[in-house]
Amino acid sequence: MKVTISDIAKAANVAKSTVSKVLNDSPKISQETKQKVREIMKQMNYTPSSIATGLARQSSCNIGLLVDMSKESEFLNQFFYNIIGGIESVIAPLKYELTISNVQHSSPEGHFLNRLVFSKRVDGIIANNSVLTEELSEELNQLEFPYISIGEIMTPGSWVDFDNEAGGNMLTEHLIEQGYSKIAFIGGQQQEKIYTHRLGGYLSALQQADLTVPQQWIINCKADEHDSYHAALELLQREERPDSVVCMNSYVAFGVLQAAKALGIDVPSELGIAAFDEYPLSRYTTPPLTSLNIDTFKLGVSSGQLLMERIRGNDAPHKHSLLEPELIPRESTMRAKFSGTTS
Amino acid sequence: MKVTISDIAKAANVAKSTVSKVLNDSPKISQETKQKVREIMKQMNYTPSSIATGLARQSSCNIGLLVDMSKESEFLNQFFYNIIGGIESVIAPLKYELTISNVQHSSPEGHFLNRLVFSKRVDGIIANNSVLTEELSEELNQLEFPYISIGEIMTPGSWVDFDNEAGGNMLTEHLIEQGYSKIAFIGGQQQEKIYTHRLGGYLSALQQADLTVPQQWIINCKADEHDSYHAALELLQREERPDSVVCMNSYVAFGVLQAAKALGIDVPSELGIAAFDEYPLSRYTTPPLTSLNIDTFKLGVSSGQLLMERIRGNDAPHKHSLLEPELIPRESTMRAKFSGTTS
DNA sequence: TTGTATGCGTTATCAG
DNA sequence: CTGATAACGCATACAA
Repeated sequence: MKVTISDIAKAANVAKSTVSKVLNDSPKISQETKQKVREIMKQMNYTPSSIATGLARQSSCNIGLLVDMSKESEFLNQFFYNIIGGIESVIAPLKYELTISNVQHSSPEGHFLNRLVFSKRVDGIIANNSVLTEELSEELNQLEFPYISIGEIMTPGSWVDFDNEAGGNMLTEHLIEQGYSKIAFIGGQQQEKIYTHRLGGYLSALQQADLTVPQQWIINCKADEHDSYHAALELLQREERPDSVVCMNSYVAFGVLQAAKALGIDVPSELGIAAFDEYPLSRYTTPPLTSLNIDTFKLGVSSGQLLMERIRGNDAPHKHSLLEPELIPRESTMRAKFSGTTS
Repeated sequence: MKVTISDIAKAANVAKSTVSKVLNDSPKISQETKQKVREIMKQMNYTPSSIATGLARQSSCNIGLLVDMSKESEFLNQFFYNIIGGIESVIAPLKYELTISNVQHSSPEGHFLNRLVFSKRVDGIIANNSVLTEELSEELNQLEFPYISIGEIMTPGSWVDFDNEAGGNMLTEHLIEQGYSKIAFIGGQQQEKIYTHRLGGYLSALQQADLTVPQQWIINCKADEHDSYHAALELLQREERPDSVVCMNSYVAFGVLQAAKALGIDVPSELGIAAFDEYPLSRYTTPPLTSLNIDTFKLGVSSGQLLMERIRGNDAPHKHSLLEPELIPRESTMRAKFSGTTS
């Protein structure tokens, strides 16, 4: 049933070591024996055992993707598939496989450090920054174990992320180009780094255009349709109200849209709406939303590449990779076409 | 740096085999030596090498999830994360890990049979029916290699799936209960098994309610918002038009909704809309859609359980598992509340 | 109850 | 160029 290297050696009338060398295409084996051995391997339908190879080589040819499935991460939930695809596309040609591991089983010995790292199941790790705590990344640093964080981390280490600041800039600049000038920002919590970056981009775009907005137009709230609906309802009834808004994500935009509808405010002529995160609603609202698309496949690719670099040469310095988002203009900010009533 | 079983043996002043037995909690080791050895393992921070264990035990404690990332499967794209979570929740306690593998690299030796099965990287496989062709499942059957298909397959083998027929039934029955009787069905292609099942449920519900509908009310088209929009536009302008429609998914429903809006047909009073597939739009349309939710986490759980059964006892007969969907009633079919103008 | 010897399927280090 | 032989880290039959 199962054919090993010894079987091949016997059948080919050579030593196991010779077969091994043929397997690895060693330059010091004659072409004819290579031919002969390969012939027999094909005939006998031989495939080397990855486990035995791993033991001998002291490498699993396996990389681990860590996730915390208990956390219901909207981001991972949406883009997991793409990220995996990206990682896979770079590691597969290098003969590596991808192991997904859930971190939530934090029983003492169920910890991923045991399950994957110490047990040598994987040669490197990719994880998003919510699971890669400062503590963990420092431990991995000490072990000199290769890892990449998806999302910026503050400890010294390699990571990949989207350029949220550039994104905030793009969205805001786009609004300005469309003739909006009284631009609000809705959604997100101040502690979240992603919020800080996005807001930072918004602010710098305003500054560059010499625009100032009241502090009260920057509204922190849970970035879902419910809270943003109420926030927008309040904002849009103030004495001085914005003529446009940058939204933390498409759910927020959805809430703002509902609020505008409830107040009889027309989008985009009276209110422009631009949002981070194309997914999942932007195309399907009325009107469709101008939003920022991110290429999550590329995110996987980058993290895979960086990780493989670290696995190959351990001495490489830590690297970061910032990916540019892409603006998708849609009706919700197309003021030009509907600006008959513009002040 | 790396501590092996020999180091522990030396430090504890026992034989390697004793340490091994402690590791596996063998009943024929005295409590005191167990204590002592464990103590030392903890002190020296020892974790057994999964590769060495695998080689000795002839098992990888690893299961493979096969996907074809080239196919842009809407289903997997949406639910990959949940399915993985489900699988993980059953295999992790059994000390198994999950390896994701992309099938599209169909270079001769990059085939997953080599990469995973023959190379003994995994002890079993889960794959959806689009990658598990008849040919492949038959080959796996011959090899007696454990596998589970996500989605029904016709070759003898184990699979898990949602009960699409029951789903069609539930949606249709719900419409009937709401007082609708002229029920159309939009979206899907006749060759797709999933369509056949969903339509079958719809038809049987009609039959049970002694309702008949014109053959032309069953409309095949690509199940997206564009094609279904045009299909609905045409359907709703016919001499005799339906008072409700069952949609293949939420995109189709979105298209139908647009068409109704364009024609000034009120939903739900003049047209009821019920749809398969909660995700991703159902909650966010106006009005929100009555739809069918599926628990994809459970799908993962089921497939994991079935696979582990097969890995444990190879002689187990093939099993199938049909999961029930859940109806989520929303405004799009709430005729009762809006039925002032009902005929 | 514990220790010894051998095997799991490769790779790698030497001789030849 | 090719062939013994010793790792790799753990499990297991058998002996003590």
